[in-house]
Amino acid sequence: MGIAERKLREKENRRASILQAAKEVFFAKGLAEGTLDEVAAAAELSKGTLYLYFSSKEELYCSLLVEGTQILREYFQRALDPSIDPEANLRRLGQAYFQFSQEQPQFFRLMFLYNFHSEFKQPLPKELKDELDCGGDGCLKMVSDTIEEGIRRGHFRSVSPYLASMACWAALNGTVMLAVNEPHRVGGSLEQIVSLQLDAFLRGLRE
Amino acid sequence: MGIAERKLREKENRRASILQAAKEVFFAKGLAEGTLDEVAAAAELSKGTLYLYFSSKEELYCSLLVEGTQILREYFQRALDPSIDPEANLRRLGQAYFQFSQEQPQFFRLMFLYNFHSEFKQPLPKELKDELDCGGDGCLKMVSDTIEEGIRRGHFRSVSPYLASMACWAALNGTVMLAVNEPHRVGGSLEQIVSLQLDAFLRGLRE
Amino acid sequence: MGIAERKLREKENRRASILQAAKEVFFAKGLAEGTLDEVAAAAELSKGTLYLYFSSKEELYCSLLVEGTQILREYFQRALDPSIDPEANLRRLGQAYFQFSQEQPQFFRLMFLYNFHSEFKQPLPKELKDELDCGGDGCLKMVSDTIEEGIRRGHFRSVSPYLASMACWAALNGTVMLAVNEPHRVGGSLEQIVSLQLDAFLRGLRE
Amino acid sequence: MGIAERKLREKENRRASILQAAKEVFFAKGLAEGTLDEVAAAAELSKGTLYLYFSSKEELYCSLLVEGTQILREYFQRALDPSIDPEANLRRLGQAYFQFSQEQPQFFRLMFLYNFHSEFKQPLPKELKDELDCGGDGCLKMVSDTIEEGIRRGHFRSVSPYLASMACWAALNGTVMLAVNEPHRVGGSLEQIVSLQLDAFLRGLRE
DNA sequence: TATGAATGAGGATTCATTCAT
DNA sequence: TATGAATGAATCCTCATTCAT
Repeated sequence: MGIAERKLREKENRRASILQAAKEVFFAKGLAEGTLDEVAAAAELSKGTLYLYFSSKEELYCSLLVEGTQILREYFQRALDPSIDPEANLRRLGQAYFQFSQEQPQFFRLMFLYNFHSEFKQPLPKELKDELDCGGDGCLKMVSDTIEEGIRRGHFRSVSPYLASMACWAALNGTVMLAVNEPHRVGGSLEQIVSLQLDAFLRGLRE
Repeated sequence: MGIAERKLREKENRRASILQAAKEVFFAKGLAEGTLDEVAAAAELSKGTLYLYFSSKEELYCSLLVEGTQILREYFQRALDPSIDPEANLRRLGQAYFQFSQEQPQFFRLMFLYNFHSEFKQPLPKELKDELDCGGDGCLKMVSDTIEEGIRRGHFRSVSPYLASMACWAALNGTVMLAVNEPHRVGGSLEQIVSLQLDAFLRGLRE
Repeated sequence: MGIAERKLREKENRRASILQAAKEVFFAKGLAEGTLDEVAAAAELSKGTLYLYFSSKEELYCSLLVEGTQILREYFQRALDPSIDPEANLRRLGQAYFQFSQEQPQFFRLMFLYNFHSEFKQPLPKELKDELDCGGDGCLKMVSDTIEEGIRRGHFRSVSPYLASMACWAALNGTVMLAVNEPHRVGGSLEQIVSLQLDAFLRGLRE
Repeated sequence: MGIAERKLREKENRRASILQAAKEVFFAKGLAEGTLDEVAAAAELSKGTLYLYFSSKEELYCSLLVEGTQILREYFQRALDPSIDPEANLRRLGQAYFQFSQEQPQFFRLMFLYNFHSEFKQPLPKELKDELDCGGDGCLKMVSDTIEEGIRRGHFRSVSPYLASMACWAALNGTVMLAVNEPHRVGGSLEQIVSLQLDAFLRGLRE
């Protein structure tokens, strides 16, 4: 029993270490430029071994995306506090997203590269695709739910919660993207910009 | 002299037609997936000929970026109207950017893919790099100049024009990017979102 | 003692079930396309276990050939009837061969693929090689013995029994091979062709 | 003009030399075991160059088959002599086939390996497939036409020309295959066997 | 004995780049 | 200047075989 458990654990670890290696490689070079040779070298495994855990380069890459999406969702879930008002929650969600982009900049990049490169050669295995979309939708839903609640409680104007959540998401997105891609332009002011962003947005929602 | 001129003109034309072909190919498939064979075929030239005009695949690709940046700058220049107030101009700049992203979606994509993929194998030739950055800076400067003027004239609060221009740029960026990448999420509402974005932003600047 | 016996029996069974699995795989896909993974899966054993019973893929493959040869020999032995005349026996042998090719088409294919693919990477273990050749020779010998007896008894012309057996064997071989490889060309007429073949051959031998 | 011609000739030559190299390699090792590295080495070309002339390994291989089929057809065409009677022509066809198998043993092997391995991964380009089948059919047709004419002229019994041609073809096929695959069994007697075969067959047809 | 994870040597294919003409 | 044939390094993926447990 102990043996079986240990084996299982080792297998999980191996898988995790491959993902870790892939993260390093694809973070640094993107999907197209990163090679499995490099991943294998980083994982200190033979190339063939990778195929015991992931059936193709693309599946490996996508597994990273899934992981990133899950992490982002956890940031969001930790951010929401049912005991405070929607406005504050919205601000916390914004901050959580900002925090994610700062603490996991590579995941952040990867996930947006994915958006730009959504045309994989072989369509993603359906369950992966679903998991990805659902992850993204899940995050977006937390935002729009919060806005909706704000409207219900009379905190916000009666806008379309969906459109508003998109606008909010997009603005933050653009900002952190800028920070991640062109740090020299943003320098240390990112937090101020985000804050300014959220302020403007909340003010716009209130009245 | 006439001959020399004609030759020069032909050379320019040839260069332009290669760029055009590259545009089609890289627009459709991205940098990594598009091949020089395809570019050559689209340009109805031999592959070798490409190298008479561009020293490498990457340089060809970057030349596209330069072109895109110039086009964007022209959109901005056409948008600015010295006879109207800064607030209106800012709104016009925002609309111009939106317009660019809609009318030139492929350039838009290309330019942002570039941002995500900043690690070219060989560092870009310095003059290309400069031209690119300067193009982007130029656009940004038009925004921050407008904001600065608004502050000078008392239309806007006294914020950092640079930070404010970044925030504005980033918000719009995020929005149009969303529209380009995930059209199914935005549907026909893009214009409303952009408008909402600009409203919120201007309101935030005013008071 | 009972234990040792059971172990031995189990070992034989295991070996047999591997052969059975290999048969399915190599029948369906050929030597080059069939993989040991597939064989192991079909045998519901781990890949490593295969190596406890067969030292290499090729040996496993050859063991199938041996089995096929034995089966063919049994067809031949059942066909010969000492109580009837050589001419009838020869016809029976021909029919037996035809029957084998029809009832065991995959073995038949396998055995002839082997003939075409005689250059194995590692030379076959000598005992396997011998067993194979001896099996084939055994069959051939039954044919030539029958012919010889026919000559002795005055039924046949005085030809070289060996050459005649080769000619007979070859003609039948070509026919059933045709039937196995290009069934669309032969359709339902195979039996007629074989019969025609045997008739012509026997007539040729008689006078 | 001379230049264009020379270039064309060189291109043909190059293609021919690749085919020649492929012939050597696949003759010796079969399709699955022969590698493009070996072909390239034999042709003294880089591997990439092969792809300028043949779009895949399989296409290269098939081109060999086409060539072989054409050669066989030429043997057959040379064999037929309209001025002599069908019986003699049939014998000449048989001899031509025998000759082909002796003078082009490797083509012969290749063409029959193809029969056994007809399941290519990607279906053959249709025109290749047609060319192959048509080549084979063409040969077979020469045989059945000759038999038919023999029947018309009263030389042969009234059998099905198609079935008879199949029987003839198959018998010869089996014999030469035996000779090619197991020369040690046939030794120098091949010609006698073939002759015996043809005799028996013609006698069977006559009455 | 049985396992199955790990290996690593290839193999087919692609493509940016070069160069003789 | 223009060509396009040739290159060869790089890449993904497969699979027979080994070996620690």
